[in-house]
Amino acid sequence: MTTIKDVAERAGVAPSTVSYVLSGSRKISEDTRRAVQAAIDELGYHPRASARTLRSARTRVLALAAPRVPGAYRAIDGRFAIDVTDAARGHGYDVLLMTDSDGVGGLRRVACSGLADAAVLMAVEDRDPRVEVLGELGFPAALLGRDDHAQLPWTDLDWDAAVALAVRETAAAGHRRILFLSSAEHEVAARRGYALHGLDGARRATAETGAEVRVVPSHRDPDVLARRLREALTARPAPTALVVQHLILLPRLLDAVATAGLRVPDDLTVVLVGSLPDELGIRHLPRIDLPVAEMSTAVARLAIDAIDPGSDARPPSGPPHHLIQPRMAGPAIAPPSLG
Amino acid sequence: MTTIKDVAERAGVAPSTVSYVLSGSRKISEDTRRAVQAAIDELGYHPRASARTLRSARTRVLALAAPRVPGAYRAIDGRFAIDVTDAARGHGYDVLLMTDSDGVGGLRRVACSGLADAAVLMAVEDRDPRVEVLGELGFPAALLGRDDHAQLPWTDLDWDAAVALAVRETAAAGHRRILFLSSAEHEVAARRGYALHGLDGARRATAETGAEVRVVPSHRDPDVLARRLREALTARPAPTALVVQHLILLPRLLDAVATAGLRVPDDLTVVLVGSLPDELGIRHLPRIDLPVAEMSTAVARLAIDAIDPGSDARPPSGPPHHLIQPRMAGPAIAPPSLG
DNA sequence: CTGTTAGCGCTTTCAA
DNA sequence: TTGAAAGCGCTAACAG
Repeated sequence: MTTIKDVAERAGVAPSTVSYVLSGSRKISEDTRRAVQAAIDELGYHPRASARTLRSARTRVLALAAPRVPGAYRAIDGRFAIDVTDAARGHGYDVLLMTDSDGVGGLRRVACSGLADAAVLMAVEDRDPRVEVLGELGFPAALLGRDDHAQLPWTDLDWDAAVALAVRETAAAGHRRILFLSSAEHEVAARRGYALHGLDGARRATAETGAEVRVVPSHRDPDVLARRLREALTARPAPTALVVQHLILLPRLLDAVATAGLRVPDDLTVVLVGSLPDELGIRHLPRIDLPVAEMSTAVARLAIDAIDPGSDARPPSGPPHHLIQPRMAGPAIAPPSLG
Repeated sequence: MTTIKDVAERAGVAPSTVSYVLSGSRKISEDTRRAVQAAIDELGYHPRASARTLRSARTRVLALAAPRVPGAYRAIDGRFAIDVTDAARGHGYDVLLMTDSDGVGGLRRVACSGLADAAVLMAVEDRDPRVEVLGELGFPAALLGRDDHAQLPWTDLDWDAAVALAVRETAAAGHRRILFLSSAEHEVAARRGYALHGLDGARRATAETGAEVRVVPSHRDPDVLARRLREALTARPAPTALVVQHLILLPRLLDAVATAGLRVPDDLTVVLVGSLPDELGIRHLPRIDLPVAEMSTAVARLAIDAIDPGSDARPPSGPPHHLIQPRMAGPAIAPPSLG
């Protein structure tokens, strides 16, 4: 294992000089820096992260707390894990992935043992115990998902605007009877931000467009969802468009549509809200993608900015946030069929 | 920040005694250990990971290298990230997530700077540069996905057995004309293990069952897939069952089936091979789930076991591996309709 | 059974 | 413009 001392010896300088060359925090003569750089290259020297961390009390690591619902899986969680990792690297940070299968223990352990400088929390709930713990430890954090209650920075898609946009565009394509499959009932009951704001957006767009928008709450049980959807689709007069926010059950949903004897988009136009970007299987549907990349960059940024409270006092307006405006993607929304 | 010294002072012992109480690597009198434990609890002491690592040259962290294909997203990658993290915790390890957006640089950095003790590689390719680098650095690693070429431990689903099982069970349900949608052409061309072994399994089962199994290679372009599928489904005599290994485009695939005027499972039985477990949207389809949990546990285990080459010499039989047998899940496979 | 002490690799003050 | 040296928190060899 080659250390800073080896490099110093080879370059004929003191260890501290090597350190200064590396950090750039002191003026070094051109000759010296070249000699040091040469020694570094020849020896293939890499600084030991643990030594730096011990000295500086900075890990340059973010802890990312992903949810882990037993028996269910949300593709979005894994996607964020990967994208946040990418985003953090862009800021010079690595990501330590944690699941909450451990309850709040994992986060506490990571914070207390100095494994990370800040945390990013996914899928934050109303009175999330993870938020409590981090607050009590004074550990910096940022949230992936809007939360106006917790005193923490957050980023999110503007779900209100997103659903409103989807409904508005659908109406603009000529649809007068629109079905909105909202978040599942348990999500609304848990007062999830996306669920509530999505419903608000549907209401707002309904008023604005004058279209008849029927809201059908989704359900975590695929069979219940299929039943509800079928009833709503076969009601007379039948809706000509389906705007979907609850996407976890998408294959089952498409199955229910097909079972109802409807072709997409000939008999029924389907518009997705909050889909995963770059999912090739849904490229054929008009949609509003969840801005995963932008959210990931933002949340990494917010978490890192929360690390050093020294720069200036907390501005009086509370923790910062980053609300992202929706954009339509995919093919144009098909007009209703003339039948 | 409370250190081992603070604890020692409060308990009236030497710092090393506290360390020994913590590690259990020395006999301690019951009185002393109680005093120390009390001091630890009262002060809320947690050992600093960086100090331990600096001392012991062990991080108790695994690096997990996830692929990052620009413009495409595979839900499976995020899922493994989360499950491997859980599995690693079960062995007392944390997981540092890396993407290969950086090429091979991230892995090299993590290995050289001592941020992790071993690596887990996902989606390994034929002559994967990450494997080369780790070999050259002598960094311990294990692979998520079969690879008989690289001299590294791996785990995988037995894809040959899985496809064979799916076809066999489909035939046993009475189907005589079966369509097998294999991996995409570029996956076969890249000699991906799952792609090749899946094809082998289809061939084997065809011979065994005597059913007419038509293999249609999938394609990364959803439009090409849809076209191929449509042609194959409308050929006469029409197949009555569809076994699918290429699942990334599933929504589009179901759309193509519906567009062909076919109902599932009345007109066409659909069987999935390698689906994500706990995906609620596909619960209604017979399938063979990818054993994500078992693979994750196994690969964490293999990586950790590769860390300490001291225990005994490499057994002559090459690196260990863990091949998992497939199991059917979901509803029974529907027999062909009498029409 | 317990204490003393050296040192892991690095950064940074203090001194030149 | 550079060097010497202390010390971050912990473990383990050595010494009682």
